[in-house]
Formats: sequence, C-alpha cells, structure tokens
Amino acid sequence: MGIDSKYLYSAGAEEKSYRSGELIFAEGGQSSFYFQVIEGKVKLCNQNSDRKEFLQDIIIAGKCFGESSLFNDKEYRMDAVALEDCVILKLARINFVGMLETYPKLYEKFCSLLCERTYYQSVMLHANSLLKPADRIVGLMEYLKSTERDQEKFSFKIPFTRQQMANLTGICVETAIRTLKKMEKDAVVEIRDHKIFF
DNA sequence: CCATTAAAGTTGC
DNA sequence: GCAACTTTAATGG
Repeated sequence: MGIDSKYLYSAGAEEKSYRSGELIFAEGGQSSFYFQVIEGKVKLCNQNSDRKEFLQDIIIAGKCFGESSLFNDKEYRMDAVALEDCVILKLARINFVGMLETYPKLYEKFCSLLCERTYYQSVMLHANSLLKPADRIVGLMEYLKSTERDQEKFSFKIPFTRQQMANLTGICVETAIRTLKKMEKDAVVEIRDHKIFF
C-alpha cells in the first residue's frame, strides 16, 4: 500500500481524474510527481515495437506509482495508462520531499514501499527468465498469492484476465489459455466459471 | 427483464 | 500467431 492519503493532502497533493484509457505519463517523460491511486486501476507498461505491450504492473486503489524515479532525475521507463476511470493523487517532488522531512516516520514507509517494488521486480524478472510458459505463470501467481492471508490451495482468485497475465509474463494469450488448461488438468490451478483459482 | 454490442476467451490452422 | 468462432460482461431500453 501507499502512504496514508491525509499526509499527501496536507502536503498539497491534488486529485486528478482520468478517463479509462487516458495516458497519465509516457515513457521518456520527466518524472516530477508522486502518484497514488484513490479510485480505479492503472497499468504500467511498455509498448513493443510490433505493437504488443509488455505489462510491468497493475496498480490498484491505495497503491502508488511513478515513485521510482523521484530521486534520480531519470526519465520514465514506462507508460502509465488508466485502465478504468480513475481518481489519482499527484504530489510534486519538492512537496513530497518536504513531507518526508516533516514526518520522518514516512521515510520508513517510503523505503518499505520502494523495497516492495524492487522485490516484485526481481521476482518477475526471475519468473520471466524461465523458458516454459507454465513456470512464468506459476511465478506470477505465486507472487500475487504471497501477499494474501489465505494460503489454502485454490483459495486465491487471480485478479487478472488471461490477456493481462500473458502481457505480464511476455507470452501470448493463446499460449496462456492453453497452458492454464494444461495446469488445470495437472491440478495446479482450478478453473471455476472461467475464473482462475490458485 | 431482454436485446445489443463490446470485450474476453477459445480453437483450428 | 492469426483469424474465425463462442462466451461473457456491460450497457441501455
């Protein structure tokens, strides 16, 4: 999760609404804001040269994005696009830094948040370096489920479409579908009412 | 509630 | 991996 929004508001964060599909920032742009989703979902992705997309992450309400380059003056390495109608808090870098200085406790929060992203990226990098599609999908699902309380088998409903899972793991939808069906047969996942349980 | 249509999922090639 | 086909979800009466 991100930072308690009351701190963001008091530091001068502003709410901004985006329509579904609207670009929030683009690859190559300069980063100068901390973003946090209040309502809706945002995708972080790269547009492939052959107009396929690679999905880096999907940011749900309460989570933040764009924070990785707040302190290094680098350009964004991905696009951020609203997946549905969104309300997003934007806080300018200078005010964000001021906020951290006013509330040193938030440094700790911010660090843990950065580390969570680093951890996610290393898990996904490893999973996606595997050759077999099934291993990539399992890697993704294991990470997603690791943040859940309930670790019972087949208790976790995958919150993504097959298309999204494919784009997160760099395989194509058809492969994802065929692989998931095989995994169902092998009792790795359960498919109930078209939804995937892991 | 049903009809329409867009989006997601499926399958053969 | 495309394209044709099927199913589900969303929208509007």
